[in-house]
Amino acid sequence: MHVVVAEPAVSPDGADAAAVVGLTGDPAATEPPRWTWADTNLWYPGLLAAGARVARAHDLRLAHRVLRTSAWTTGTALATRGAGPWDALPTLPVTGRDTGPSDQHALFEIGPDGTAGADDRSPDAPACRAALRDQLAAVAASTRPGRLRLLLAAEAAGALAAVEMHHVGVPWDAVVHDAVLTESLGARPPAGTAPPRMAALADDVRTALDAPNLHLDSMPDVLRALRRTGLPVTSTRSWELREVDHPAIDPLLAYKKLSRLHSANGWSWLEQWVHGHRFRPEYVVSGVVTGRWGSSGGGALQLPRRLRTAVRADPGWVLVVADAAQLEPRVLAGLARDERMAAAGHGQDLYQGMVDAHVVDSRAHGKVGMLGAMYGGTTGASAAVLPRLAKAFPASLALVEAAARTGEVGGVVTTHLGRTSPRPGAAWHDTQALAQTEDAGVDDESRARAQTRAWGRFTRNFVVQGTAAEWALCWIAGVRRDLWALGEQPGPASRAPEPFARRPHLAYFLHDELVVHCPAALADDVARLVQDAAAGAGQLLFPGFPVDFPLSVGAATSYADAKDA
DNA sequence: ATCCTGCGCGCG
DNA sequence: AAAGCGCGCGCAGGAT
Repeated sequence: MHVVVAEPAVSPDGADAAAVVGLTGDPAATEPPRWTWADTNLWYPGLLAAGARVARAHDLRLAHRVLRTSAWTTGTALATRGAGPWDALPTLPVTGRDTGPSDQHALFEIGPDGTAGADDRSPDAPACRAALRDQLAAVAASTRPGRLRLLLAAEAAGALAAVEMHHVGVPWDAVVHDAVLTESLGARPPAGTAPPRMAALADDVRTALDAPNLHLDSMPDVLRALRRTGLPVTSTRSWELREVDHPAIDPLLAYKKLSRLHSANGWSWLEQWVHGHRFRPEYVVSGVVTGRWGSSGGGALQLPRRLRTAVRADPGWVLVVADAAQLEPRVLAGLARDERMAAAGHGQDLYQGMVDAHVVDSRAHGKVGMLGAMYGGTTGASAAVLPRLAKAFPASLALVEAAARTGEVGGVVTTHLGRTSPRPGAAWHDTQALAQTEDAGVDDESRARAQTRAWGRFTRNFVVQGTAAEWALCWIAGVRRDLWALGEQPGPASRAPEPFARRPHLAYFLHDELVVHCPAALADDVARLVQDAAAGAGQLLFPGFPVDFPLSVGAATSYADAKDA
């Protein structure tokens, strides 16, 4: 197999070495090289397949997206010129959806003319060099070069980790998964027919509604049947149905639950997505506006909790599961430099800390209040607690309020490391303009008002969710670096492909939660490492500011058990 | 036959 | 106890 690394990747040993080293801010040659390439998803899978692990990278596509829109690069050449090829780059899948692991190598075969036969959508080496120069210049000329450098390094580290996690996959026990399905749904039915449990529940619903031919999967039909029975429902949402007292409701809710499991993560999911003891989802780095990761294929970020028991370590190995505790309010404390909020979370559960500080009466109130503050809740228990939170934590509350006000007038907000929110689209402005005209009706005005508030809730949440995503990127980067440094381990190899078969490795990531797959003997070391990396991420984002980022960490052979350990 | 949209629900 | 942020996916049913 031929692996092309020099074109169009820009080697740090080549002509742009100074520029690349400049990105790190450390000219000392003791650090590993930072590979610069158009797209990690284009180049890294082939390198990994050849057994080569890359320590650090600069992803031009991801960096471009950040720098084009950041409020801190306004006025730089990169930000002011018209849209170009870097704006048009598609989000490249790591692999073709239906291709086996070997087919991805095709991207890296050298073509008959001696050039990479891959993908002519990818910019060539001169274009990459030019783009790198532009990006470094934009960072240098920006309002906060240090923070942007950190963000770009974190994005690229995330991109490397994401490709590696796709490469190794989530360890999956299909037998356990099948047992969960059989226990809930009954024996696996022939394709195209309903599982026994679902069929029985459907009959119960039809009987209770006196609708012998009702098709349970048709929401309009079900809604009509419910209303015909005199039930005051406007939709078939579970939370609305739960308010209703009628013999049809319990079996209907149970049916919907099972139907969801069957269609989203049933036997066909298992057959489509699990091969060789692995579920190999694709992570889409920065796939969400806020900077969170998205995923594609198999719904990797929506695995139902009840299926976590099917996530099983290989023989002799364990899963170390780490979960950042109250990540978003802690991030908000850092963002707002809110020492009182940080103190409430010092060395303990942050919501309990609020109780101890006599800010709220119960942990539940603290939690629902903070969620309301960060999401823009205006009703219920959440709104009731807000005044007390505003009094106790004025800095934090003022920050999210300011973000909301900015969004309400169509402005942009920026995360701690420099990711800036999108502007509302033309339709938003049209609706606002319409409400200002002479003949605007009450409907137009209320629509505009609702839309105004909605965009305010979006920007309010953007700063918190986006900065939390930045913390998570830094955390992942640290864990990834330190896991690799542990080196190859004695004892049984895992089923993970090289170069990770004998090395502790990241196996799964979910916004504020990480799963590491490692030899059983290493569980304690890894747990400590993951915790140290969390503290390190906190200091990278908020140097010198005393906000803690504690984790709940557990180790077990199954994901489900590790969470409770 | 194929594409698109809204709904509902899984996750954080 | 509730409906405020961000997603992906499968399905049904309408649009093409």
